[in-house]
Parts: sequence; structure tokens; C-alpha cells
Amino acid sequence: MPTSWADSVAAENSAAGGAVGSANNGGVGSNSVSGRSAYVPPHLRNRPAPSSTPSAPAASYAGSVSTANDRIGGQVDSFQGGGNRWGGPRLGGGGSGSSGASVGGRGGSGWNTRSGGWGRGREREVNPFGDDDSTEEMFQQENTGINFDAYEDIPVETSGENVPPPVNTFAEIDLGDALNQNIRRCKYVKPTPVQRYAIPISLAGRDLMACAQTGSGKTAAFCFPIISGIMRGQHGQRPPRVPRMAFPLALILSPTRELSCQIHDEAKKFAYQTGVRVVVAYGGAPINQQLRDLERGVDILVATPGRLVDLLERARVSLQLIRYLALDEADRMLDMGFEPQIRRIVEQMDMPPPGVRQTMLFSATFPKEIQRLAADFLSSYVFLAVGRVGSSTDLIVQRVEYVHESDKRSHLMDLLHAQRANGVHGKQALTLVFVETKKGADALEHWLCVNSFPATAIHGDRTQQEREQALRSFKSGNTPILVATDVAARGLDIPHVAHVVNFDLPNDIDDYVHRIGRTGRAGKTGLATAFFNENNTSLARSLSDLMQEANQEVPAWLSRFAVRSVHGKSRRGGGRFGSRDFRRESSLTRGVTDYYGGGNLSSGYGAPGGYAGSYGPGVTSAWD
DNA sequence: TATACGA
Repeated sequence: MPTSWADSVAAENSAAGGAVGSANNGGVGSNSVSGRSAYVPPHLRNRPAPSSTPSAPAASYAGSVSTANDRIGGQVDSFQGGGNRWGGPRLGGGGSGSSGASVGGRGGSGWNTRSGGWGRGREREVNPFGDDDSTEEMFQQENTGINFDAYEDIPVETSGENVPPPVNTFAEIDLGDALNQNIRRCKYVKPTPVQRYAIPISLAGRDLMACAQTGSGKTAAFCFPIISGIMRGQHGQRPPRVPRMAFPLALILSPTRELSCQIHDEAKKFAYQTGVRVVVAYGGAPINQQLRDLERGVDILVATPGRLVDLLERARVSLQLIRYLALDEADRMLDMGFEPQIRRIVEQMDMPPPGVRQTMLFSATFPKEIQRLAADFLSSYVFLAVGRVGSSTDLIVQRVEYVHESDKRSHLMDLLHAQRANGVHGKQALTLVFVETKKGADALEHWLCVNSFPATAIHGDRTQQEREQALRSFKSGNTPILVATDVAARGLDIPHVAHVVNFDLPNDIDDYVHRIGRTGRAGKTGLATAFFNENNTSLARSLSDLMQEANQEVPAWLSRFAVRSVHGKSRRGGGRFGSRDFRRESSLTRGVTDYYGGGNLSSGYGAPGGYAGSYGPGVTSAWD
């Protein structure tokens, strides 16, 4: 175990080197089974591969996807033929009917042309990737050099009725030519675990509560089925002719503006030349441009809750045609601060009820209480938990240091000094410092700058311009220290963050998990340092449990805090999954033993990390 | 009580 900060950085660097090396050896399309290397999230697979060039798109892909038209003529869609809008069971819902991986039962009218389907829009669509010649180039940056064999080690658990089986390749899924082409352009050769499970579930029309780390391919996991579904046009309705009112078919909500932008950018790529129109709406930016975008037509609306409520109140958006609802970082969206707004949007406007629309909730953690709330939005849903093995928390070295409130600044300075001295070319590695308050963020940023550490800050009181500027400046290494409130804790994809410092620890262990998840990405290891003192007593228990679960060294003094704090919550439902299906523990399931008959457990328990152990199948987590 | 989310 590293004994000093510098040691752990050194250890981290060598570990990262090894992991990347073996990933390249494994290579895309290689059948090598040697060397399980680190799981690299899909959007970060653009690590320059020094010794290997990315292979061409997988052979298994080419020509193997039938067009959707081949499959048309399955089950009749209840939306077809007009009649009662809410009438009839949702296609594939309720666990009856089609649940095959091939999704053969879908279909109905074939490609609908509401948004142009295959045809319209292709010429007029602005190439989101720059000029037309560089399209391939833009996609190019996506991912290369991943060892897909590492996926096999990630444990996945599903529960619910008649869970559609997972797929192993994109070729097995009938997503349509245009979408397939974008997948190929993105060099997504093989689906990530969350995609392997979530996409068939979603294509089968089922609701989904999915627990997976950000960076595991979640965005694609909900975007692909939505785009594909919209292209098939399984809606019998023409949008009502209401002037200046937009009628999106899909709504994707996320808790921060930056995250919505990020999702929008990704969705644009996936939807390129499909005729499916993606629009983003968030606060802090002039609303006029967003209104114009909406007026020009929207199929998928990505939004933050506040701005969406605004748009709904102005009657510029109607949710009555929504067929897909996705909540990203769903646990945050349903916690105290956001819940009323979300309920208002989902339950008190004109959105179709659960069972009519299809709902997908994604988050890295899913506390039981939140699952209970979330169940209100879902109908006969599948619970999916993708393990963390090989994903971020395994790659993060977590340290906790006892630091008095008054010593925090000088202690941080020591860390930064050591880091700079230790860094490559004397450069400061990207360091993300979390504080509790917006004022605290400003103060610390100022103090760092005064002490000649190039720092910037991001929090909710800054203008959107300032926020984006700070993020850019941090990403580019211009100001390699970013002081942040929880606005930056979730979902944001900032490559190369070497160190996360919890200057102020959060009150909730799940927030801690999200925060440290900003490092340890791209198959690199990362370092997370927390400053702990009496103010954090309530976190002692869960923090020490979490660290123990992650095979981290737990200082003896922390364990003593943990024992002392009677009220401290223990880490529930965690383990190698962010959570487990609360229905499995509830009394509702008593006497319904095969309620989970469709559930299946992957064979991922021999995973690296040293905590695979004496647990047989049926045990959700070795850490429970 | 903090954070985030519309002006």
C-alpha cells in the first residue's frame, strides 16, 4: 500500500501503464483471453494507442444487420388505427408477448415519416461534426484500443418479469441502417454491458430502472432504442396543429445544464442523418434560440427541469405525445430538491401515464427510498444492475486524511505542491476539488490563485458562460485545478482527472461515490483524497464500509469514528452494484417465488479484485 | 443545510 501521496501517484502511474498496455494487446476484435485489463468506458476509448491502430469496424458488423423493413409485420401496435389514445396494452409491455432479443414482435407501420424517417432532413441537416468531408474524422475520435474481453468479467444482474435476454453484438439488434451506420462511425464495435442488457429490454417496450456508472455507455443505452423507436414511428397520432407548440416524442431529463449539453451532443451524433431531431433546453442561456429550435421541430427533447417547466408554462412544449421518458442521474432527480419538479412534469402535465409511455431511469446509485419513489413512474419494469468491477471504483485509490477545518487550506496546498513536484514536466495534473458551498468555492478559488495555483471554480451561482468557460479551461489544462460544488459531481465527462479532493465531504455516501467517479476513468487509475473531521462523523460508517468493500486501506481512526457514530448509516445495497432491486427485499414478493423467474445472473463472479468469494449464484452481491 | 433547477 502506498504510504504517501507521492507513492500512490507513482503506483497509480505504473498501474495505468500496465492496464493500457494490455488493453492494446487485447485489441479490438481480438480473441485474446489473456490479460484481463481495465474496463474502458465507451466514450473514452480514444486513448492514443501507441502500438496498435484501431482495426476496421468489426467484421461481424458489416452487412449483418437486416433493415427494419425486413421485420415489419409483427404485432399490431395499439397506437395504430387511432381510437383510444391510452387504449390497449403497450407493445411488449407487462411481460407478455414479445420478449425476444431480436425484438421481432415490434413493428406496426414501419418507418414513419413524421420526422422524415429515412428521407427528409438528410440534406438540410447541419452536420454536427463539422464539414461533410470530416464526418468520418469526427466520429473517429470516439474509441479505439479497448479490450472487450474485460467486459466478460463485469457482473450484471436483472430482475423483473420476463426479462428480455441480453445481446452480444449490435448486429443482433435491429436498430435500422442509419443508426447502425452511426454506431459504426463511432467505432462502437461491441455493446458495453449496460447496452447489452438495456437495449433489448428497451426495444421490447419494457420500462427500466438501470444502475450503472456514468461512463459505462448509459447515454447510448437509452438513446439507441429511442432513436430507433422514433424512426419506426410507432405512433398513430399526428401532432395537433397548435401554433408555436412543440410536441416531442421523447424527453430526456438531467439534473445539470452541462450534463444536458453533454447528452445532447452525444444524441446528435447517434441521430445524425436519421431524420430524428434532437433539441436541448436549459436555463441560464437565452431562451429565444431554444424556442426557435423547438419551433423547427423536435423529436427528442433533452432538458433540465427548470427550463422545461418554463417552456411548459409558456405552452411552447406539450408532452402529450411523449412515448419515451428517460431520467439520467435519476437518484438526484428524485431526491428532495428535484422531486416536486419532476412529479410536476411527469405526473401533472399532459404526459401519458406509465404503461403508455416507456420510461427508463438511469443512475450510478439507487438508494432504496429513491427506488420506491421511482416505482411511481414505472410500469412492470426491469431492474438492471451493472457491476462496478473493472469500472471506476476499482481503479480509484481512495485515501482519507484527518484534517481540522482550520488546516484544510494548508493541507490542500501541501497536496498540490507534492503533486506538482511529482507531475510530468512539473505540470499540475488535473485536480478536482469539491467543496460544500458556493461561497466556499469562490473563496477557495481566490485563495488558490493568490497562492499561485491556477484554479477556477464552477457552481450554480456562476453564469452559464462562466461555468462553461471554467470547464473548458480545466479540461484544456489551462487551469488544472477546478474547485466545484456538487454541480460537477455527477455525470460530467472530464477525461484525465488525476485527483479528486473532497475538501469538504458530502453528507451522503452516494454523493461521495459520484464525486470520486470523476476520476479513474478511461481505464486509468485515479486518486481520491478526502479531508475528514468531526463534522463528517455521520459519514464515517458508510465511508469506511465503502472503502473496505473497494479493498481500500481504512485508517484505524476512521473505523473508530464509524463505531462511535450510532446514527451513521451503513452502506446499504451497495457492494459491487450501485444498488439492488428493492422489490427483492420487500414483503410484496413474499409467496411469489418465481416473480423473478425471468431474472438472470451473469457469471461474473470470478471477477478480479480479490473479493470474489464464497457466494453462490442467487446472492446479489458479495458485499452485501 | 447544502446543492441543483426559470426568470
